[in-house]
Parts: sequence; structure tokens; C-alpha cells
Amino acid sequence: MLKKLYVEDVKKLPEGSEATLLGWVRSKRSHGGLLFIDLRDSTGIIQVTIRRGEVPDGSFEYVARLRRESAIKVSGVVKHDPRAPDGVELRCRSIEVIGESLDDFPIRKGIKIKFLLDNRHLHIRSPRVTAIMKIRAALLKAARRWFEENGFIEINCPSFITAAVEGGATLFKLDYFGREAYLTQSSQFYQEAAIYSLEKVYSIQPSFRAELSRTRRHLTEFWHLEAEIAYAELEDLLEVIENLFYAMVEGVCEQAEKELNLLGVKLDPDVAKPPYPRITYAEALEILRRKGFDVKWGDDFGADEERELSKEFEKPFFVTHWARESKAFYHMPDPADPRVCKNADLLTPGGYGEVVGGGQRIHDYNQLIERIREAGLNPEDYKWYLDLRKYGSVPHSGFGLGIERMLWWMLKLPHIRDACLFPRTPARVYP
RNA sequence: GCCGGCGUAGCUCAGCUGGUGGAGCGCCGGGCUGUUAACCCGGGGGUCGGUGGUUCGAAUCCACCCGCCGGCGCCA
Repeated sequence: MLKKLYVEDVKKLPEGSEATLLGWVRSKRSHGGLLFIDLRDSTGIIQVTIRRGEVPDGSFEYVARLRRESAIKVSGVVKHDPRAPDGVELRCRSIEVIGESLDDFPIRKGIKIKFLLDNRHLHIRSPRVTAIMKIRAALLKAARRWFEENGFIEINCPSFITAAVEGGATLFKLDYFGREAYLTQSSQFYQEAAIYSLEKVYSIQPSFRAELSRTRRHLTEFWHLEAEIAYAELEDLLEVIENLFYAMVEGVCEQAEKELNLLGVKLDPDVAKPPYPRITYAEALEILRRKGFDVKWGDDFGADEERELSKEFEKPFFVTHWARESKAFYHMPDPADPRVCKNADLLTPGGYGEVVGGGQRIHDYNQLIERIREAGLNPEDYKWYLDLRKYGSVPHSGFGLGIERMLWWMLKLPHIRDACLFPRTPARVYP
């Protein structure tokens, strides 16, 4: 490796240590014979001071002309000095240019969102985006760890599919060697197939939605964490969801404390500590009606309704037993009340809304056919999915969680696209 | 898809009762040995989103189109 030390490491070295750092020139302040460089790498920023006469002939003048984001290699001595940011700086002895910026770096303070998105490939170098991506990684790591500890097997499902999960018009259609195919919007059906051998499965992969939804909580491509569990009923599922959710929040708090501080986010894991409040759809309707909303049985909640509802809670909360007409055909009708299904959404407090959706699936062959017909769909289109109910079908439940939605809530991000490296929205497929 | 907003220098914007396009920042040149995305002096930089129309004359008025932003519906 060309690089052995990182900014984070150098900041911890004792006074007088010699160190060599490779990084990028985040900014530069010139004072004639004295030059300050803020050197950036994946772990942070350190000030480098360069004095004329203390570096080899000619290199001072050369470095003084370097543009922002030039890549450099600096060797020097660690100096603890209260005048430096964080009280530490690197006094330069020699400096080498690795990759010079050929042009003025276009990203700086005060730039508006359109330009930042057009230049996302450069913007992602910012400490803020860097911190969010580290938190995202910590979140996924915590999820995998929880699944691992609880006996789940990670599976990978196809992105090219032929049938919709819910038969909507929200699929991206594509040409598959002359045949019509689509990009997946959920791995649920494949997971349901997998439980007959692996029993408890999960997957983390992109889902695609061709919805022209211009909101701060929609992407056309998002990372979908999904799980499916054999022999699990709704109650079992809710426990899985809240335990996993808590483990993910806890994991971020433990592993990304520095990044949370950098973002100015105060995240208390106790806000996600189970058990979560549970209300039924019928109860949610009551609350909304009390607040003056005109909501009828069977209506799904709009953004305003969801926001108002979420103000009633401090913790994430479940809304269970939705009206069967408002949800997809595969949800299990509740034998105790056939007007509703044994399903649940997990909503986050503070108006951030739905992050998880799931429930118990219909496992009876004839009942599923009946529900497919009721939904105005053709059972022929769901042949292999129906097959799963023909051979040793068992009760099972599953859910899907939007990774970016969870980050959006957890970090109080202004927009869900802030939770991904290269967000995809109806208006953006570049860079 | 619906409603609203915006598009002028590299960036952020002013200019909009029609009369030869401006500022701040950045950039370039010069100065400065303790700055905190420093400071001081000087300089270059434009198909005013596009097309058409009204007019002696359009960044400015009108029509259409394109692009993006914000919100709604839909959802994770």
C-alpha cells in the first residue's frame, strides 16, 4: 500500500512524531511565506502548515499554486498547537503532488441543490456525505449481525422479473432479448419460495418503482431490506421487526458516534427500544377523525394523515389490521374479523412516516386464488407463486424495510436522496 | 399525473413600468510567516434555458417547448 497512515491516526500521534499522509487539498490559505492546507482523507481533516525555507527549493511555490482537491503526499512532524483546528497539525517537511486538479473544483459553500445533484460525483467528497455513507454502512452491518445472530440466512434474489408483486403499473418495463420483462419492486415472492428450504431468510438489495412521485421520501431505486419467516404469524413478525429495528439503531449509535456528531444528530437508542406501541387501523381512523380528518373505512392514509398520526407517538409504532381493500391480495385476512388483514406498517414519529410494511401471507391455495380474483388479477399470472401453496404450504410472514427511509428518519435528513450516494429519482438518472 | 416556483458570468443572485448586461464569491496576477472555506490591491469572464411572436428596439411583454426544484397523489 502506498498509504499507511490516515488523518485519524496522525491526530493521535504524540508531539514530534514523523508522519506521511496521502490525501486531498480541501482548502488552502496563503500568507506569503506561510501556507495552510486542510488535508482531507476518508477519516477526517487535518491542517498542514508549510513554511518557505522548510521545504525543498521550488516545492513551496509549486504547492502555493495547487488547486483545491489536488491529491498530495505530505511528510512532516506532528505538532500540537491550540491555533490549529482540533489542536493538532502537521508541519510539512516535504510535499509531493500525486494528482493535480486540472481545473477549479466546482463544489464549495453556498451552492444550491440542483448544482450539487448535477455534480453529485464530486459532492460526495464532502464530510457530510462521507459521514452519512459511513452511518449507512453501520446500519447495514448491524442488520446483518442481527439476522446472523437470530438464525436467518441471507439470500439474493433476481432483479429481472416477469410478474409484478402487486400487479401495478409501477414497474420499469424493459426489453429482455425481445421479451417483456421488468425490474423488481420487491423480492417478497422469491423469499416466500426460499422459506421452504431455508425457513428464515432475508435479503438486502435494490427495488425499483416507476412512480412519478416527487416527494422527499421517494426514490425510483431504493435499497430494500426484506425478510420472510416460515411458521411465523403476525405477532411473531412484529417482534422480529421491533427487535431488528432496535438493533439497527443501536448499531449505528455504537459504531458511528463520530459521524453522528459531525452531522449534529442526537440519536438516543432508547427512542427505538421495544416494545413499540400498536394500534389497529380502526383505532388509527378514530384518532384521525378526532383530529378532524374525513377518512373512510378502506382509505389509505395520505401524507397529512400520516404526519398527524405520527405526532401522537414518541417511538416508532405499528398500525396493524388494515382494511383488506387497502392492501395487496397476498395479505392474510384475519379470521377474527374478515374486514381486515393480519398485516402491519411501522411508522416513525415526527412525521417521517412509513418505514416498514409487512404481514402474514395467505398460505391456503384456494384462498389465495380467490383473493387474486377479488383484486381483479389473473391467477394465471401468478402460477409459480400459487405453486408454493400446493406443496406443503405453511403459515409464514414477512416484511420489507426501506433503508433510505430509515436513514431519513434516523438522521432527520431533509430529503431521502441524502441517504444515498447516487440517488435515483424521476428527474435524475445522472450522474 | 396534478398544483406551485425557478432558469441571467464557474457559483449565489440583482436587473423585469422595453432603450448598448451588473454585484458578491470563486478564478487569474500581485502582496502578506498563524490562518480557520483568511485578508489587501488589480484583472479577465455572458448564445440572459430554447423556439417563435409583438416592437424602431426584448434578459424585460406574449405563446409554446425543455430542464430542474418544492408540494400532493402513490408507496418502503
